[in-house]
Amino acid sequence: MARNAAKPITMAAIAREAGVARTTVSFVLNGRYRQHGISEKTAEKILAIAQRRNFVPNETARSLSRQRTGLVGVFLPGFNSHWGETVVRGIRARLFEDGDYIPLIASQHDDPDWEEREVRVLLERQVEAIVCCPTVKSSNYRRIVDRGVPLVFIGHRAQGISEASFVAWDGTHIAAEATRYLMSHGRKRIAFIGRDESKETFRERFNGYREALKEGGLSARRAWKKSVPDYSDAGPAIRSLFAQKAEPDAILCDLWIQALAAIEALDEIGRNIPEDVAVMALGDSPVCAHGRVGLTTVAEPAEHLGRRAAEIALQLIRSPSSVPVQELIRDYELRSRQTV
Amino acid sequence: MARNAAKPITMAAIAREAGVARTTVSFVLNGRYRQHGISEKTAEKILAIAQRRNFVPNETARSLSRQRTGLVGVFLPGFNSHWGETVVRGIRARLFEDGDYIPLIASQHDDPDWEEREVRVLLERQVEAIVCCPTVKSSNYRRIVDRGVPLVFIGHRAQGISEASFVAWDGTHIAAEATRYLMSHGRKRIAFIGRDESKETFRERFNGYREALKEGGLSARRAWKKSVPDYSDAGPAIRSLFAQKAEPDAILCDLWIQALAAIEALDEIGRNIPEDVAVMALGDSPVCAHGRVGLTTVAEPAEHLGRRAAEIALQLIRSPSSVPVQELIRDYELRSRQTV
DNA sequence: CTGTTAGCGCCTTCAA
DNA sequence: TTGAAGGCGCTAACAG
Repeated sequence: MARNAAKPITMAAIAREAGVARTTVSFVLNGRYRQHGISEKTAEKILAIAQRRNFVPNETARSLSRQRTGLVGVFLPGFNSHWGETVVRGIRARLFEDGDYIPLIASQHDDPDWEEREVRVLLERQVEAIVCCPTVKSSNYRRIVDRGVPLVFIGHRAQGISEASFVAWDGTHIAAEATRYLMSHGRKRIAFIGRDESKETFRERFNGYREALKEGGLSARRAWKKSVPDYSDAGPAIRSLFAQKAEPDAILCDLWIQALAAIEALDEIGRNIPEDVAVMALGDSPVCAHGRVGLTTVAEPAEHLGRRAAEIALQLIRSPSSVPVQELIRDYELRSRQTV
Repeated sequence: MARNAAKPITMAAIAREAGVARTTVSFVLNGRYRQHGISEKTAEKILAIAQRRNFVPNETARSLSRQRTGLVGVFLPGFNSHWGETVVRGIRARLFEDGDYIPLIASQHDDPDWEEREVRVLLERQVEAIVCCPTVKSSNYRRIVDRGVPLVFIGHRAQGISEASFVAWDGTHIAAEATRYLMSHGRKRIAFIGRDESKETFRERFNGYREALKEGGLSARRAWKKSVPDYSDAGPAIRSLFAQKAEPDAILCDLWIQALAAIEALDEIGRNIPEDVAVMALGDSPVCAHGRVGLTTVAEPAEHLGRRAAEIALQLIRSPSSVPVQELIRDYELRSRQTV
């Protein structure tokens, strides 16, 4: 059982015990004592005491004094996806390398009060920058920017905010690549399923798909473009696609989770994959690799995006006045499995 | 672009602007001004200024002054599982309700240096309690306890640390329940696959399985107990199980991810599920529900575990001297799908 | 080589 | 009803 916390030892106490000034202790414990000409002997004595008394520097006090907390706010939706975890891993790893910063992770949420509170908390805790998903409410976005806290969007570029930094996966490019892949496998009637037609991300990806089709001498039929807001239920969209006389011979999904739902729906209506119809998704997760599923995907380098976002955040912290950093990542990995 | 942060306004500045003392501002902004007999008028004036100047309290300063940070350290492996996310959601939700605390999330890691650093960071940031997985290295466990920081293990009870608080899913109970379920479906030759035979969690669950078998007049054959350290590859274990003359007619897996791998392996060696052999797992994830998989599971109330862990952490913060809280959660949800 | 002094922004006791 | 003063633990400019 936790024994009652004896009050943790402070630098002042160490100074007293060693018979030196607090400054000396501070310099020694921060390893900068040589530059201040403190004798090895004194240093050793201080280090010994610190060790013996199990000294742990109080980062709260240090933050207050230095006027910097070493905190980078991370604000992602729910954290419920493989994507989110992977991004966070990248951010954490990058900050870790830097040594001076750690992530303070908040979670976006449908409830506006929740989201507002999370932003308030990040601000009160004096995060030095924030990495967040463009799904953040614009009022919250403003609160961050107004405070002068550097902000980096991750995953997609933010809609209608041209002056913000971001690191995004190049939707147009990867949708085009996926479409080309399908065409190269002989598919000619390719449908596109995305989440929300009104979103910029949908449009970007749809455009990539359309351009690639055009390149290949095909064209995008309106009837083969579907948006599925409740992405776990692609059933209706699939059924309506296959109620048409000209059935698609391939389906390109915006999200792997939609593709999984599409596969279920296709199984139900008795279409064979990939013989009758190929299925492919933008984005990947371990599920897709399961032998029973074998979904062919274009995988997003999510960890890399996280790393870059962290890097940009650090850069903006160091020079807040610098121009926004906007990066479209075109890398992807085509994971060819059984559905194409 | 972030305009260069004008220095954020402080209480002192507000006091100056309002022509009152800092104390007054503090009382007003913390909503306790009535008890101190401060006039509504003064209060309004102060609130107006704060609003106009976009005042955000500096939680770092507040923490230092109050000698409490409102931080609860959360220390889970990798964060790479559905389980971890769900637990964190529970913790966050519970802390949110309480209002005064937020989680500071660190991540466990195979690399000992990494893990050690994470613990150091949590301690330096003065977290008031830590919720963590029992997989933490014992040296790090000691550092936490020695500092007097209350610790709550989550998921499993810690091995060989009888005096620590924990909230764990009752492995013996749920393994028994799962086994009973399999028996009630006519299965008589049930194999058990777990991750690491040397771990207490394996033993607990195995015991539950064995007891239930005994109850049902069956017995656990040594040859039907397998441990699969690399849990994403159950292939060898499955093949060796099905190389025996007496093939199992059911497989109970410690982890859903093992069960998924087992399904793949069974597909490969041409056994039909569930006709030849049933598959069932302890623990659930959305993947298991996919139509192509349909894995029957016993789902862990992971969010609830998170909530309880947070609750216990808060309680230990409030009365650090209290007896360790040890809770075995027996709840589960049987998700009957197609593999049984 | 070491110590003095003055903060960082907020809270809180005590006095007026 | 308000204000003065000291302190939380650490940093840093400046003397000596």
